[in-house]
Amino acid sequence: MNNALANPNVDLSDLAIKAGLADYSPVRGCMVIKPYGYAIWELIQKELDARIKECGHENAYFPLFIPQSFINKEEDHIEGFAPECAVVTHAGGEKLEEPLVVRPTSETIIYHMFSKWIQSWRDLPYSVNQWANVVRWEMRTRMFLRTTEFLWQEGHTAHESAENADREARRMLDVYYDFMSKVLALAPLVGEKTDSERFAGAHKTYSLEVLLRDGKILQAGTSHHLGQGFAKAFDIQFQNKNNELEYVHLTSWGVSTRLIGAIILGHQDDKGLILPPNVAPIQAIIIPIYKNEEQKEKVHSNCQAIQNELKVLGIRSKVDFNDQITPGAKFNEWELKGVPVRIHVGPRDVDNNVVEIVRRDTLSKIKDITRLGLGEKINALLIEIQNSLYQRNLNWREENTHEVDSFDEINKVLDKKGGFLKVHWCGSQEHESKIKEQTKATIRIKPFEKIDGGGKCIVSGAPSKTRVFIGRAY
RNA sequence: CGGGAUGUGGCUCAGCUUGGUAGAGCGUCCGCUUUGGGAGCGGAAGGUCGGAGGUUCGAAUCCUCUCAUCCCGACCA
Repeated sequence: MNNALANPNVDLSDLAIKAGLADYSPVRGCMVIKPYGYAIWELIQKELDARIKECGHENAYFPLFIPQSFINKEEDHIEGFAPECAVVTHAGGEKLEEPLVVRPTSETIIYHMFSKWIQSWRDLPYSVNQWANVVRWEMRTRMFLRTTEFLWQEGHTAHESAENADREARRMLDVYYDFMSKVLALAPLVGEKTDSERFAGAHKTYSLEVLLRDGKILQAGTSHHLGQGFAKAFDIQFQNKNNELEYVHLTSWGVSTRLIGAIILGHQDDKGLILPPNVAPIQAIIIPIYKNEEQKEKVHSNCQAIQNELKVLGIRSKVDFNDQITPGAKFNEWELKGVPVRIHVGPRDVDNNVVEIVRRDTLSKIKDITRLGLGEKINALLIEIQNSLYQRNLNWREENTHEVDSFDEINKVLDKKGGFLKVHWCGSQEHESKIKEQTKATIRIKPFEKIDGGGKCIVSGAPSKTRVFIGRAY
């Protein structure tokens, strides 16, 4: 398949608005998430929250406001975040003694509390997760991909040793992969960020990178091994088994409403959204078709019966009773909204005790499906669609990942089809920024396992131990 | 924050050059006929032209400022 859209940059917000996910708001860079879009977020929360709790992490809530001095405590952190902070200077009609930063992320205030709560090796590992909104005053915003305010989940853990912290960061990365592959039907590429792409204040940043239908790449989630930098800045010490004071080793990890952008851009086709069944607010839409009142009554009660049957099996479904528009208009509308399965019920179907089914991902239509056991059939179909969307995204990524060995070829390949390029890189930051300047591609990740060791850096020809993955990202 | 573009009924846009007090299509509402891939006809409602100033007898139109959105850069989940 070729690039799905001629100009996807324009189409994302357009599609999100037309499909009823979101709308612009009167506030710069901020969007309103409408019920259909928020329902997707709620499903994301429900699925991911369960997985996070399965790891033993509990939810808590920390304040929206952070004293400005907190942000300043970790050197790299302030450098990374200060420019994009919204700051409250006045409240209650008076100037505040110390300005309050609207959280861009909560490391500082959470670790301030950690220092009070963690005293002994017996307290470790210590962890907390929060679902919250954060604000980052970005220069340029794009619906779902980069909004001034966004919703996310941020988990924070403290450990006795660097090994344990790194293991936790890697575990949560695996949790994210499991969630994205099974629930969002996305197959992100996973690895470690380079020094220049690392989170402000982190020791190591791990990332999940999704290849979208337009050939561009989206960082869909990150997990950081923070080392002891924040622990030292916030004085989080514990007494170890040898009665000595030590600083903890921290991790933090998060995913945001950007995931909805990943779902849109990762699966869409030219008819609109394609929602993976596991995050589709409506998994099956039932469309009645009739010519007169008598038929209408018969068809409607049949549709209602089907919905009841689906509900018993836990399938999220709805009957489109709207009689102001024709069935054809409804077909298009629900395709735009990405509903995985459509069930058409007309007078002929009622008489023959059958239905017609259309699946959104392939647009294939199957007539005369026997009503007997319909719920199970729909269930099986939803599972098949879910799997096939994942497989499609995985294939897309694999088909669009190429080994490239000459610098000039980078632009040629990326201009034509985008995707990931596997190139040798010697590790020099100077060469990394040369790639960025001349190709607009960035090093997305360094793989965990060395690929094709012993090559030559694509920029300088210097010895390189492994290939890294580069590409153009949002 | 630099460069470019745009902003006119709910939506997409015309009108602006050459100022004279707003128009189309879609949607909405009412009626009838329709309904298996975006229905047809008839009737109706709906806009102080993004906002604020200014020029003018008179501004959607000209000038200044401002806000927002989109595209291209620098920044980022």
